[in-house]
Amino acid sequence: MDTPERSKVGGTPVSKFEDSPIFNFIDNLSPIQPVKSVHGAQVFPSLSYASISSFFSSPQLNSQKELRWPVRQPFSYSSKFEMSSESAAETNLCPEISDSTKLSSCSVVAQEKSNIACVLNEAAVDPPDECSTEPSNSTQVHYGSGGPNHNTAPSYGIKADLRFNTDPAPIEVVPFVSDGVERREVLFATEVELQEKSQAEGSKEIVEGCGWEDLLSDGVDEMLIFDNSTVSETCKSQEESLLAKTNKQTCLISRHVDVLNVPRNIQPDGSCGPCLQTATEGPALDNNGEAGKQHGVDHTPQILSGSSQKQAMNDQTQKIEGNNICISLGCEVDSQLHHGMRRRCLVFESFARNSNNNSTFQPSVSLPCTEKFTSDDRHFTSSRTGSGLSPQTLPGIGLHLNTLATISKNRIVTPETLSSGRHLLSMPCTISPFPPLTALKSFNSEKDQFNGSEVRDLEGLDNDSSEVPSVGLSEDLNHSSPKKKKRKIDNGETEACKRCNCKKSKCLKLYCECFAAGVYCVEPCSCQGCFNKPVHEETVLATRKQIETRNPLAFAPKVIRASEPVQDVGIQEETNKTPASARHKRGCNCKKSSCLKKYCECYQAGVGCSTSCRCEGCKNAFGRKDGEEIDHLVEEMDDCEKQMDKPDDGQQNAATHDNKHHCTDNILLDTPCFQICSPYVNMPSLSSGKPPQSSTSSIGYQTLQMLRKCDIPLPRRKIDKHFKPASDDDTPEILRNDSSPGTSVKTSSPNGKRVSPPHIGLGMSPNCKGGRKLILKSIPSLASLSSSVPDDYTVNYSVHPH
DNA sequence: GAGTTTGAAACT
DNA sequence: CAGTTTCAAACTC
Repeated sequence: MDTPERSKVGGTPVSKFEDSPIFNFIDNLSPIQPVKSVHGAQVFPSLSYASISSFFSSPQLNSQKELRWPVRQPFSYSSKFEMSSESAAETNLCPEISDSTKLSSCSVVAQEKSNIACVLNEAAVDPPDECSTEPSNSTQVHYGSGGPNHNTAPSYGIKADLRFNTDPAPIEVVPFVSDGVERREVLFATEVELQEKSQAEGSKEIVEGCGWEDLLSDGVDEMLIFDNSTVSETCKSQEESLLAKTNKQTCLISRHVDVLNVPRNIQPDGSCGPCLQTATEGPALDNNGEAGKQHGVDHTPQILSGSSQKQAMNDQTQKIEGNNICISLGCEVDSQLHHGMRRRCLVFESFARNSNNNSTFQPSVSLPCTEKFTSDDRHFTSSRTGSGLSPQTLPGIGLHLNTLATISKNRIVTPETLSSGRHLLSMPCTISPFPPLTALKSFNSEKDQFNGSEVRDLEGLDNDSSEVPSVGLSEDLNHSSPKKKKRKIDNGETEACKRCNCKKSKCLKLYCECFAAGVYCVEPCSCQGCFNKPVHEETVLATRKQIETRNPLAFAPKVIRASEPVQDVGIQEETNKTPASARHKRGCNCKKSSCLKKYCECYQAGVGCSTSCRCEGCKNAFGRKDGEEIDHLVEEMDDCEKQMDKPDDGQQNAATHDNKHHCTDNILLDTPCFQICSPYVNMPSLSSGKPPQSSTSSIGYQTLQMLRKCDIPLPRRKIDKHFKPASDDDTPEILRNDSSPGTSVKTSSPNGKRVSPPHIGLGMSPNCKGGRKLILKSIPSLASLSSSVPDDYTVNYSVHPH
């Protein structure tokens, strides 16, 4: 972290990373300032087409692009278009768009205020020529990937949210919905749908009632989900054409590439496991080529064939529901995160820069949410994915989820939508390892949240012009007192919606949960003298930096979970069988609570105490530090394995089948992978006195349900002790090298418990890869159970490094 | 809702 | 690194 600094932002030091194309690009973008306000809503900084195009067209960028998106497979991109009916009708845009979007995910959304937003899920944006000449009114570029040097890859990180206002025409003129004005939004699911709607149905009908609410609720069917991760090159051209065609309209085009694919643990994948398959991992992620495999595997199912997107969508939906458990899961999580955090996330741009002294860009551990944008466009989140996080590169840890904001624009379909039958596959599986992310809610809660929150988001801009759009959706609506909100969290509702009650810390210390979580304080917070707001960005960044200087891991996830996601899904190593596999990085220091109350961070996180803990009288239900695991689940799991190991012999098999499921349920639920946010997400009400049974997270349960639905066998996992799914590289250097007590998590604990390698992120088992591998191995034994295993599943998991 | 308890964070 | 103080969440009533 000691790198030559040149003041970049607010005097904050910047790292070499600045030299990277990305930052150059960003620099060029700056000063980005709010361009205009519509209906009182602030329009955020924008980039001109020219700048964007030049950026993406630049050799450097291209090189990066290659890195990031080397594999451009046409996969099932669903496109969601929302546009004002007028615009659509006038420009006859719909058909064109649909054409152009065949290969790319593109969503045109009528922005709250009146902009038509096109969300192109690809980093490279080549605006139409006309647009290029246009002054950049509003563009957000969200960068999430590593720098040029960012070898390892995953840079998927680039998430560009580009907003163009191709039409200088007064945006204000466009009647916008937000204020109760009639909404004219058209949601197009596919090109076919576009045409149908724009032409056949007539825009008006479609238009009305197509608000996000509609979209979310009714429109869900119409929505297509894309995998953001990669877009074929061809898509680019198509997208360009699309943009060119749409140039007449005021457009908000945001493309985002999911950055998050941090191969590492931290990633969303981790928890999502298979999330890799979805968009999260960019093909290029790994140099080792493993990514490519995964990619190919992952996306294969998603590939759409030409015109039948609808069909593809259906397929996807099915997959999601049934087969691609992981995918759906990841998406779910991601979406959840987005929901909750989308607006609050801070992008500590300076921090990121600073921290990245290394030419090699490491994905910040914390950047789970690479995609986020805060309302404040100036913030770029650079998610770096890399194999090793050196302490120096830690920078990103913990941080800030601004990209989530962008997501909202993208209208990620939440898990619920999955349940509804229409799911967004595209969601970057970015799960933040952090508590904030951890805030992931149970699906149920998510559902609620999503339904309401998405809408709220849209509205949020209106209300919150000055600050980050602020706030988690639910937060917007929830103006209840902090305590109540807290309670909600306890109930597993949203931790994403953190709120604090700071009085003296000004929300600039780790005492503040919001600050610690890397999010801005929002209205629901009851803090006093709060500086943790976008308006004090520099202060926040500076403070953050200072804190990190003191403790590089200060913003890192406190809980390290098993690094093997998939395994987590039910094939964990023996040591990872239980939540115990996760450990608090620094351990607790409880003396009076016996680690049985939320005072105990370990308990709060739903993890067992470890040797890192200095607690006294530890009775942590998740596992005592003395090694006396209390977790009955372990035993249960063992029993299950025993049963499963028994040779299948007719009746026994049948008899045990249910039992297996039962075991599976337990396993799944208990596994870190499904716990993903368990501790945070769906903490059983701790206050109730019950130990947080992360295992019961709704996510896990639903996932299980999906598995069952697919009849996907859950492989037993006898994993090679030495097996390291993602290879050592997956472990962030920061964790690996960290000699601090906090990183005491060990692969093997003194007490014989095997603890997965340090893995940042809650439950995000980083290595979906590893998980997959494991699963495959175990599959054979379970083959009998999975006779009906979907091809997709097989494909996805059939590839393993070994 | 006020007050107490608790342990992390911050400070010395 | 240990001890102390500060702080805000968790908890209790």
